[in-house]
Amino acid sequence: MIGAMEDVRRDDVRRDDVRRDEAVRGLEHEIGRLLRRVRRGLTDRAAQVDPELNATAYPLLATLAEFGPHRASDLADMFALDKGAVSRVVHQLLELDLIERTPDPKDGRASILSVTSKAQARLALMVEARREEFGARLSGWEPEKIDELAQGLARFNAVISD
Amino acid sequence: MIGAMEDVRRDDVRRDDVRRDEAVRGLEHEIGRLLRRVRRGLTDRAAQVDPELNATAYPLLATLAEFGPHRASDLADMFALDKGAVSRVVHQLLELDLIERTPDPKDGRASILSVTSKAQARLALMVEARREEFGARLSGWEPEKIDELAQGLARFNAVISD
DNA sequence: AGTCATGGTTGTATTTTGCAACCATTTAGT
DNA sequence: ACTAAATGGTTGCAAAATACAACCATGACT
Repeated sequence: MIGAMEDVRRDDVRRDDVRRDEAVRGLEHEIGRLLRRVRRGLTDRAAQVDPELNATAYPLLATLAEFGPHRASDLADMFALDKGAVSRVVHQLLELDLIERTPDPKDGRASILSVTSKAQARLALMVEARREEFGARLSGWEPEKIDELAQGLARFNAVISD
Repeated sequence: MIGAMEDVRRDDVRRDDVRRDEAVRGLEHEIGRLLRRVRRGLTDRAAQVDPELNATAYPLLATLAEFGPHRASDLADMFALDKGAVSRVVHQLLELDLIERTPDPKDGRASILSVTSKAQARLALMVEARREEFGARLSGWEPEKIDELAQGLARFNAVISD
């Protein structure tokens, strides 16, 4: 009797697993769409901030803007990029006056990279342009629904991140 | 009187807009995290399918696997990639026996690209490995919640696409 | 002090990309 | 039906991005 009950419970768990797998498949599907879409828009947004910016430099800059000052090696880690490549991109961004570098007081080897006010202004303009572009489309969405989606993604991010 | 009432209503709309802006900012924050994370894992997954696969060829292959056969120019559009670049990647994938090409019956110029059974098997193995990796972490999530997130993303994708 | 790890720069070879020219085929205009 | 323009695809070429390794300076650990 008890054995049969355990079988039923195990079947329930299995069925739940299958449904979860399907749900995850659907989620990955949407993430893929999002990824492709963002990838398409990346070059445009980068150009909007500065015509000289390429598809690698822009995400680095955006990361510094969003998460605050970081070291070059942090960026290399975040993007799984060669530190040599990061070094060159950093020099480009310095040349464009989009980031600035200050010595790390805690570590004589390192420098802290932060966005300049120029970059902040450019990014703000870009965000504003995007907001106007999407404003009409998003107007049908209640802020609560958007929050809900953001929170769901946050949970998902937490789950999949080490 | 009526003028005052309209002012109040307009104020409500403005306040809603501000809240929506904040919500969108939060959403973009999470999307950024997600994309960075996915980007980091991309190379690994590509290598899991085939060691020769680079970070560009894999998304193309995955797209063919998910959305079915497409023409090279479709892929170029989807990824905003130069058609020359796509052409070369396609040849690599053909060489690796991961995709196959058949003439388009509707258009003498075009070819239809589709994944081979070999690629399907490799992709299935990769998905399985990922599922095992995330299985434990996702086990705390009810399938309904995952579906909810996927549907939210789907709506968002629909909103921001063309 | 001595060894090793880490942050960063630079040289070099390889890969990837974008642009343009080109061919074959299809579509549009008249 | 005939020409002109557009589209799918390949290839050559030059510019760019990247990985890899060597290297220097600093810091951490023993």
